Amino acid sequence: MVSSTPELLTPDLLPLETVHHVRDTCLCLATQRAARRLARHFDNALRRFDLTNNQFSLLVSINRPVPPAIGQLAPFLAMSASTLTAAVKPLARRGLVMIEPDAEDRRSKRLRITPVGVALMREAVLVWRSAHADYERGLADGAADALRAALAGVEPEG
Amino acid sequence: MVSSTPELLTPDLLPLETVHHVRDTCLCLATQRAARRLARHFDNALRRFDLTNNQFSLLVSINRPVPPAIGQLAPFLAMSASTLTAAVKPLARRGLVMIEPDAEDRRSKRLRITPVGVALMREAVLVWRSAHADYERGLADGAADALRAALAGVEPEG
DNA sequence: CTAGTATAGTTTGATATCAAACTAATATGG
DNA sequence: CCATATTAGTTTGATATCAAACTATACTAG
Repeated sequence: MVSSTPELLTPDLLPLETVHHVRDTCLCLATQRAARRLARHFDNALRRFDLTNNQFSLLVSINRPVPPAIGQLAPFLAMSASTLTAAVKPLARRGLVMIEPDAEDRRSKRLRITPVGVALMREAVLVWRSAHADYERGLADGAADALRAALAGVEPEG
Repeated sequence: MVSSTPELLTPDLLPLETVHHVRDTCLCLATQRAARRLARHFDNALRRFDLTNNQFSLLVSINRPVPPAIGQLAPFLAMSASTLTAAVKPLARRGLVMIEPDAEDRRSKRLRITPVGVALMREAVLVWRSAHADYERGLADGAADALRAALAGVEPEG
C-alpha cells in the first residue's frame, strides 16, 4: 500500500499543476507518443519484408523518375543528412538501393531504387495499404483525416 | 539538366500514383516527420541543460508523489520497457533520477526524481514554456489545438 | 510445498536520430 | 589562376527505439 511507505515519497517536487500542464499541452510529447505507436504498428506489419516503417517510407521516397540526392531527400523527410546517410546503408547492403555520384556535381550522391527494391516494394505497398486500413478502422470517423490535416498545419512553408 | 541525362532514369519503378498516395495519406510517415521536427525544436531549446526533449518528458513524467515503476511509465509514454530502461540510465548517471526496487515487489523498480533533478527541471520548464510559445507562434491560429485534438483522437482507449 | 506459469526488468543486436567536426568538390573574388 | 568561401556528404559519439531472449521474482495449482 502506498500509505504504508511514506518514507518513499519525494518531498521536493515540481508543482503537479506544472507537470499536468506539460503533459496536457506539450505538442512534442504528444507527437512522440503517437509516432512511437504508429511506428510499432507499421513495423509489425512490414516485418515479413524485413523492413521498418522508416525504410518503407525511404524506399517510397526514393522511387522517383530522377533519383533524388541526399540533400533533396533529407528536407522532405524532415531528417538530417547524417541520419539519411546512415539510413541508406542497410538498404544498400541488401541491394534495394544504389548510391550513385551525380555526374554533374561529384559532391552530390543520388539514391536509386533497384529492380530488387521495386519488386519488394510492390508487395510491401499492398501490406502497407491493409495495415493502414487496419489502423484507421480502430479510429473514430474522421480522426485520420483530422490528424492528416493537423499535421499538414504544422508543416513549415505550408 | 535532367533531360540531358536520360541514362540515369530508372525504367522499372512503382507507379508514381502509388507513391503519391502513400506520401499523401500515410499517417505514420506524416507523424514521424512532425515528430522529428518537433524533437529538433525542443532539443535545441533544452540543449543548455544538456537535456533532450525525451529526457525532459521523462523527468516530467517521473515527477510524481509516488515514484512510478517502469511498467507503469512505459505505457504512458507509449514506449517499450526496454527503451525506458535504457533511457533512464543517462539520467541516473547524472544523478537526476534514482532507481529504487519496490519494497513490496522486488521485481519492480521505481523511478524517483532527485532534488538535483527537480532543481534542473524548475529552470527547464521555464525554457520549455517559452520554446512552446515560440513554436505555436509559427503556426496558424488554432493549429496547435487542432493537432492536440487530433493526436488525442488516435490514442488507444479513448 | 513445489512445479509450472506469469510478471518485471535487463541485455543484446539492430536501426534511427542528431550536432559537431571532418573531407571533398564546387563556386567566387581578386 | 589561386585563395577563400560555400556546399554535399560522411564520420563520430551520444541518445532513442524495438523485439527477442534472458534473469529474477511472484503467483498458482496440485
